Amino acid sequence: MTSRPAASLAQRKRQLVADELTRAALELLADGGFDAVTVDEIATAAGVSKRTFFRYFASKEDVVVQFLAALGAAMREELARRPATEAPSVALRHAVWRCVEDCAGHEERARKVVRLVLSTPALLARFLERQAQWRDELAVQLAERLGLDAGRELYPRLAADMALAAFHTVLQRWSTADAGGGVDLVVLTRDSFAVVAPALDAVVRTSAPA
Amino acid sequence: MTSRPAASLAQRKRQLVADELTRAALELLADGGFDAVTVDEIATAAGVSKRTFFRYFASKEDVVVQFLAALGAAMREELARRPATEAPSVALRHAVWRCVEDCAGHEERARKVVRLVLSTPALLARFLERQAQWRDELAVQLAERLGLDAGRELYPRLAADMALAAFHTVLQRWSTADAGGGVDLVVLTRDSFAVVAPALDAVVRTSAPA
DNA sequence: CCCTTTCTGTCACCGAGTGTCAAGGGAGTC
DNA sequence: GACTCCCTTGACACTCGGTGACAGAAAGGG
Repeated sequence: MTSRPAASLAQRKRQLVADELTRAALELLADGGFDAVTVDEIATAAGVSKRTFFRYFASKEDVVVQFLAALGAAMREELARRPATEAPSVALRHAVWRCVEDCAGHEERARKVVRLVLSTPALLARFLERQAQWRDELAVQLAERLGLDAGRELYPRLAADMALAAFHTVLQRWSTADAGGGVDLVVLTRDSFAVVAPALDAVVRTSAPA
Repeated sequence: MTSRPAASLAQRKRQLVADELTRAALELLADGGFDAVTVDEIATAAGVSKRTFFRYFASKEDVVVQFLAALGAAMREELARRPATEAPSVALRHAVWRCVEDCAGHEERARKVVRLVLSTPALLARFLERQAQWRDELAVQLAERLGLDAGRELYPRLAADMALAAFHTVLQRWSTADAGGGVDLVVLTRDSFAVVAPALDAVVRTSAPA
């Protein structure tokens, strides 16, 4: 990982700044709340100017949105990787699981970020917007794997929606639980999908009217 | 309607300003785009100061959001009014229909507003946020009418989601169609619900695992 | 070593949104 | 009618998010 001079020095430098900016932003925002922290403070904490911040992110919200976008990409990628023989509920569970695994190690910080997103109207709105996009992307992939037409069939979109609803529920319960450790992300995910799975695998039979 | 002095003069005055502000805002925003119109211009067009605008609306987005909130309230109200014996798909269709009827007479303006919301990221995000809230509210009412527990059962939430997905599809197709008149809102709504209805009335049987 | 490209900080600027204050106009009281 | 109370409003000043323009520093290529 460290011995790859493929990327130019400038590119690596740029990536470094971006990472530092993201790190500083998430830390400050998660601790202080979205409105209480100014872009100037974030930039200063990362060692750059306010103007430079806006050369990396389109807006203050964008720092968080880009972070979420990465999660979404991982989810879609994981779904594409699952074997086509797997039941939709299982494949979708693994896709969502992928997001959860990304939090491993960051548990405390990740929980703060989730809480931040869910409790900040502006960020929640952006999150839902992202989620709508994920649904469409997941629906397309589901349709492919089942040989359906994503544009006409109801099932792919519905199934993706249910999976995301389960995901959303997981995040809500996780973020509002005590920090202790009584609630485990993995268990939460498994339980939620256990509830959705029957509908997920059954509704396909009722969704394609002639 | 005009002969009711129940509301004080001050209250009627206030309502007048609010209406005029909403009217001016929707007209200007729909024509010029969200970013191209300043709050100052909206306020001036309504004959008040910028400061007063912010005494009626929390933000520039809020003008549109409050407008959408009114639609959502009408929808929930209509669902509550439908007889409990009606199939979910029929009751939900009437609820959504109520929103559509509110556009009657305003056709051109309403279409511009919808296009504005769907094409402006900030507004789309807020709209999705509202929609999520509608889903929860509709889910609660559906649960009541069916004697289910909205917290534990999947069906109410799923059904509300499907109805809103159909609604969303209607708005998308309507707003992107030519202004001429080839596409009718009523027909669009009927067709969309015809597609969702089977799943809507069938999925209830598969969503309540012991 | 020079020249081009890219990145950066500084400065000026606009628009959203807020706190403050003083002025205006109803509504009730004497 | 005069006085008071309360609500609304406009004006002003300010913070912060976000952008355009310019000049300097640093990487990369000849």
